[in-house]
Amino acid sequence: MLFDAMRPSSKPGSATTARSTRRRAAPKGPPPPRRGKPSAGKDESRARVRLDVDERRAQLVELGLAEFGTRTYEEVSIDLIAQAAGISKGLLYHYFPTKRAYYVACVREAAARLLARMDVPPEVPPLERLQVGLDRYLEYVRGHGGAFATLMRSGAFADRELAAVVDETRATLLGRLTSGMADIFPAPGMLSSPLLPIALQGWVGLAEATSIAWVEACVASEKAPASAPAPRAADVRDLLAQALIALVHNALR
Amino acid sequence: MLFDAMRPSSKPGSATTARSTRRRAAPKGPPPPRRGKPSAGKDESRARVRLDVDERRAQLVELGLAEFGTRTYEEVSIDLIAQAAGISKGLLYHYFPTKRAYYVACVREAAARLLARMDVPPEVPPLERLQVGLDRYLEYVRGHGGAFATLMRSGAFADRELAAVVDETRATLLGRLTSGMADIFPAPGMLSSPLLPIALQGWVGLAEATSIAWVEACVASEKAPASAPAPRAADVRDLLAQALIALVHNALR
DNA sequence: GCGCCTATTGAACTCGAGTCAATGGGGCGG
DNA sequence: CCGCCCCATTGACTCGAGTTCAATAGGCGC
Repeated sequence: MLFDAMRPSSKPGSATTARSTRRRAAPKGPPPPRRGKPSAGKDESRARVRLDVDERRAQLVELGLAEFGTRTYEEVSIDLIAQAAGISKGLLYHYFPTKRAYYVACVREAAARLLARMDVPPEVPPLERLQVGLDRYLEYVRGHGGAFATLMRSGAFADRELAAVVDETRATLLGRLTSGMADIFPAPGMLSSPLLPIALQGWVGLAEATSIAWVEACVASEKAPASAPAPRAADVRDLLAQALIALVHNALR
Repeated sequence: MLFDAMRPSSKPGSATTARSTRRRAAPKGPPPPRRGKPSAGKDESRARVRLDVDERRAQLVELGLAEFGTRTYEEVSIDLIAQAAGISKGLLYHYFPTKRAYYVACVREAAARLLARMDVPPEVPPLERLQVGLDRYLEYVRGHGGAFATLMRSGAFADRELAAVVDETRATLLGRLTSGMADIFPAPGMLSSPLLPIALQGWVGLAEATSIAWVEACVASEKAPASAPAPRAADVRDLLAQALIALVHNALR
């Protein structure tokens, strides 16, 4: 509702309110001539631009990243996207079967970028890998601020596919951070306690909540330098790394 | 879409497809006679039942708790709610200005119940209070299964008010669990490190993710007893309690 | 028993998601 | 170089869920 003001502003001249009752035109009926001036008038009239499929898709996903990062899922309307992209609403449905599918594609892209940034070369030893990975993670969250929170949480449980994408991202992320760690643990029960996977999933929740709180603190201390100073990224990273070690340690008896 | 089948099934007789173009009837126009048999026919015709405001509100919130706990926010339609409650759609708007407001009211109620259950008497010493509180928490999450996850996460960032309710609930919950704990810590910097609040907020995320993963494990092991057995609630509780202690310890240098 | 207050109703309205037949830009075979 | 076909693109349309509102009726006070 707050964003209604920035909607396409419904051209006052055209018949927006006139609602005709007739059904869809007959399939073979004579083509009705296009209404008024086809390309005259406003500067916003854009010639039909034909793009390659991948190009167009990439453009739309990029736009979606920006829009969904700023507003909520429901606040972003298809019309808004189409207008911002300079295309018709129908074309969006040529690339994505549904609004949710479009959203899922955007989340997928965001997740892929996050994971790409966290790709630490395999020769790095486990503990350092964890630290470097966490640094990259915090860097990303810091840089993308609210977009991260919105993308990963807003409507995360709205459908199965979305939940699957988020879960998979979390699992991959965890794998990146902990690969090779099995060696450095005392391994009494060969890392097979029923508590372990639960503790690990829990730790991901810790990482997300902590990083979001940290970014909020950063923003707050920028706005009001008098308030509590935001902790340094390295401290947050150490907190998370130590918590992971402790959590695994406790989960294995 | 999966739930379309259980919608009010649009009485086939009435003119659902006829779409009139005329505007709303004139304010003082002669009252058109009510359409066909006012109370005859089907057994489902229910006399107008007049309830007290608080009663009706409570009934609707109770129903909302059940519906929103089962399906997603968008999957729950106002028509569905109205039909299930045996009232007209319009009446819902007499009690809640909007669907979101209705949802917020339901989340508020769920949060209140959770917090009520976690109310441990003040004479209980801090550490035991933490343990008992966590037990109650896990009990609640276990008992309300998906409802908890859905209510606390689905569309949690959809609007400011919802986020505020969730944040406030988390803060209160944390307060319940940690009240009196300031005494038992070495308190070098008087508990005032900029990391502390962030670590605490993070821990709440840990608690939520861990408990959700635990419930999932419980459900999975019920369905397939051959798979990994779910850990006991006490173990999860200890894991969370120890994590909280360790997190606070680390945050204070 | 009358009248008012208000819970309750249902139909109309809004507006955004999703559909579809028609269009036309441009690459390619002739 | 021309015309033909493919497919990206369009815009009007349908459909359905949320929201509004004037009218109705239950029951309590007087």
